[in-house]
Amino acid sequence: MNLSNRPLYHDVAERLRAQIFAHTLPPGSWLDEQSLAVTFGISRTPMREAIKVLASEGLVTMKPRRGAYVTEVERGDLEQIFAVLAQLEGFAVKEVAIKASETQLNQLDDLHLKLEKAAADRDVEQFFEINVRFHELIMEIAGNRWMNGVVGDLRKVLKLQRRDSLGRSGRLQSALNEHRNILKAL
Amino acid sequence: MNLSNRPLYHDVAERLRAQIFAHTLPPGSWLDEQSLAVTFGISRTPMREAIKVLASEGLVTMKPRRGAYVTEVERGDLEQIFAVLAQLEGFAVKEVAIKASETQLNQLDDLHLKLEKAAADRDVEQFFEINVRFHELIMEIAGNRWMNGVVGDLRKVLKLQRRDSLGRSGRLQSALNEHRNILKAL
DNA sequence: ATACATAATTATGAATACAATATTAGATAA
DNA sequence: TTATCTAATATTGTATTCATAATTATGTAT
Repeated sequence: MNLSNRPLYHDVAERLRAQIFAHTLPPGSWLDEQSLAVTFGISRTPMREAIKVLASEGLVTMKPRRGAYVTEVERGDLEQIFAVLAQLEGFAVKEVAIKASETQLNQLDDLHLKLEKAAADRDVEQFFEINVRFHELIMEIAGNRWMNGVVGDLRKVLKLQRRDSLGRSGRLQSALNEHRNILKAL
Repeated sequence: MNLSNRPLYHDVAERLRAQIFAHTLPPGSWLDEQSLAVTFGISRTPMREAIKVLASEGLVTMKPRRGAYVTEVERGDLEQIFAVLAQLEGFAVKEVAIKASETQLNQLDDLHLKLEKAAADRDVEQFFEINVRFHELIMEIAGNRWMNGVVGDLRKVLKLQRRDSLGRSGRLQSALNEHRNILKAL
């Protein structure tokens, strides 16, 4: 019956995550185990497991005996998270400089070109998309499994914001500059 | 009946964690939900929740349909984790330099003195103890909630090793030097 | 009318029961 | 004796049931 051999709560967690990112479940909203389980067509047990997964990622905050709520990230949290990410990105770039193969560097260059084009076209959607890929590729080349986990979780929390990091028009340009410097250094 | 109003799986997770650190459950060993639940005097449901908590911390690795196993950290994992921790510690120290009050700096100095003494006395046990407190205090002063979470989890994974980081005699001295430099800079 | 106490309801936390898959043991054939 | 197929067993995954705590609603008294 279950085509994917992954546990049920895994898929449900993914769908729930999507709903949270889409603000179908906005920050601060209460996660009703019962009704969520019904809408997903499962029982409360795996539903609760899925919720706990998101809690461990920081997307959901659990209050004992009072249920689970979509995490509300304060301005201060964002700054803290950005600070941590900046450190790790910096380290990752250093690693890339050491480890990256020629083809990998070309891949980065390629993505950056697409990024410049998206910026020139004012295609914000596209820019976001490629920008994520750029950063993910850096992390992948850096090849630090544990850093990947950490960065992945922190990025997820940032995604709680409707307009994350680059939303503000100014940051878009500075992101480009940043990338240029990175690539120049490599 | 339940004196602490914390959920059951929380306390159980803590006890299970202790067993793993004590190598009562050595790396690689299988976590039998059933028998663990019995020994803890609870049902499988909160037992599974506790196991998942440790899994999210990286202490336990779950294999679908095959159960949970105490994580085995390879040499490469250790290096990766140390690299990440080094970055974040470095950042934390910079933050401390900016934020720390006079009394906090004195606290750090105080700990460092105790550390020097423990080293002189060849009191490894004491040295470990104080060393942990030293690093925890730095993180606390840095005051980055999210970094704290990340660093805490990674340190837990390191503790899977019986003799973590400073076990090798050489590293003990270099740790001291590191601390001296940190304090000098502050 | 409002505040407080108590009862009814609802939701979370935990235990038990059930289903499905993986592992192991045993039997049979080469 | 060894390999393979099948049956038995054990274990994970999911659903259901039960217990307990929290919230809401209702009623009474001031």
